[in-house]
Amino acid sequence: MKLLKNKKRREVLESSLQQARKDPGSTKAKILMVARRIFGDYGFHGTTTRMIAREVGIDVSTLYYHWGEKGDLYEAVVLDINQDLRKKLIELEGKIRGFPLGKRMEIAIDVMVDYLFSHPEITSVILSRYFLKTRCKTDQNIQLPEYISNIAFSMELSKNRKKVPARSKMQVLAILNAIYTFVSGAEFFQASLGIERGEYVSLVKETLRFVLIPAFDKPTSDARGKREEK
Amino acid sequence: MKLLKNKKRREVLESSLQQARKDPGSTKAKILMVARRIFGDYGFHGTTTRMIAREVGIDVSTLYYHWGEKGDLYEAVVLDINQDLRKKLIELEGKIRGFPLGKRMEIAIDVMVDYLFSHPEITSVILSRYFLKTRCKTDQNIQLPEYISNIAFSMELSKNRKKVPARSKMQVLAILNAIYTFVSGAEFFQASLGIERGEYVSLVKETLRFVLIPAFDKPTSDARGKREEK
DNA sequence: CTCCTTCTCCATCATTTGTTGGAAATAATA
DNA sequence: TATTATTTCCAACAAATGATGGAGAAGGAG
Repeated sequence: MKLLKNKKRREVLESSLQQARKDPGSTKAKILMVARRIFGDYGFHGTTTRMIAREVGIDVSTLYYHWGEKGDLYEAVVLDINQDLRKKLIELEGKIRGFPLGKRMEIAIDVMVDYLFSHPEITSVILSRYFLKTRCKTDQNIQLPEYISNIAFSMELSKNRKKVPARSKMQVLAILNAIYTFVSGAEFFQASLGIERGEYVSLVKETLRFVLIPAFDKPTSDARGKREEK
Repeated sequence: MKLLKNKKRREVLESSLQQARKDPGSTKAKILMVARRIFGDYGFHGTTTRMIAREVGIDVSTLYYHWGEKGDLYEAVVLDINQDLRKKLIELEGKIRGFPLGKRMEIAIDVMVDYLFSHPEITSVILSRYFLKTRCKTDQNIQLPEYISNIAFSMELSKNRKKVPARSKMQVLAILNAIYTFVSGAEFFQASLGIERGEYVSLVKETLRFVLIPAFDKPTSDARGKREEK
């Protein structure tokens, strides 16, 4: 019964989301957009429905009319963000096809860092979902999005697209999280390093290339071989 | 005037902290311990003073008696955590002295991952401070702890211990954040990978070694040389 | 114009949350 | 022991917060 209700709720939510994505000018869509940003900035508990409503320029009850409980809106935000990310990654996969792994990573870092910096709420929401508990029963499905596996496959870390070993997923996570933290922490790091935004962004790219590429760009290197068959 | 007040507040806070650290059995210290955990789990806004008090087994007003406002307690937690981390890193520096860089990193990963897994609130608090805003005027000094520079120096990423270039700090941050996310995200990642805790911990270490060491373990490699003088 | 659906706002409620005053208990000091 | 300082709890408050019911607007269909 409870499961049924949950399923129903999910369906309603998905159709709401679809609706919002179809008409980006609608109030529903505007709420979603603002909610993404504010949930990203302040986290679930740091965000109040009134903050979102005020920013959109509507009454809170209108917000509730469109999205139901706060937890539902948050869930919609998470779903929405994952869809965006998925789309972007598919687009990226097309761009890097054919290049050797090192070059592919270079392009991927460049494209993804630019994209995420222009939508910083994506990384913040993902990160805070990874490791902040929520007092309410939002009870989200703790599950890694499927694109993790796709990346692993497209990086040749797995033979089988459907059955990707945990080790490979972890490697992908290491890469993604490195990017995420630099994007979400931009304000903090930038301020404490005392540098401008442009400089920070290019420094992020440089650092990511420096740290991440060597591990994957040496298919014949002893380091990789050793660890792979361990 | 406001600055003076802030300074005063900081002094009071530091002495409170010292007091708590001296007598770990005191109520003050117990509050701090519990506060670390709960702030780590739920973030600043997700944590209520009542949650902390209940867990300690005292009334909220006792909590306020010892630590003042919620924001002050949070600040104490951050300070406390940074002190712990600093101590641990100094200890670590002794252990790795003399080894070549690759080996040093291997040891450092092993030691730090074990330590942080046994105090997961450390990484959570640090991360959520990096990229979550807070609605109140906690107004914390946005500043990277000094041990970032120390690590950079001890990894030979900088000639001068006092003047570490931003590039080197970023590299250290990449390393630390990779570790932090795996520790703080343990519950999430473990569950979605469907593995046991022990397995997860060793997989974290393996992944970190695989991803992080190659970049630093090749002082003569073209990759490093190229990027260094860019 | 009238009916009906969709949407928006105002007013309001019950809880939760941060915070405090003051009474009691406990410990320290004389 | 008497007195004073420290610590703890109870009760309470104001503000903030999640959430709702119902009265109207807006707009299209007949």
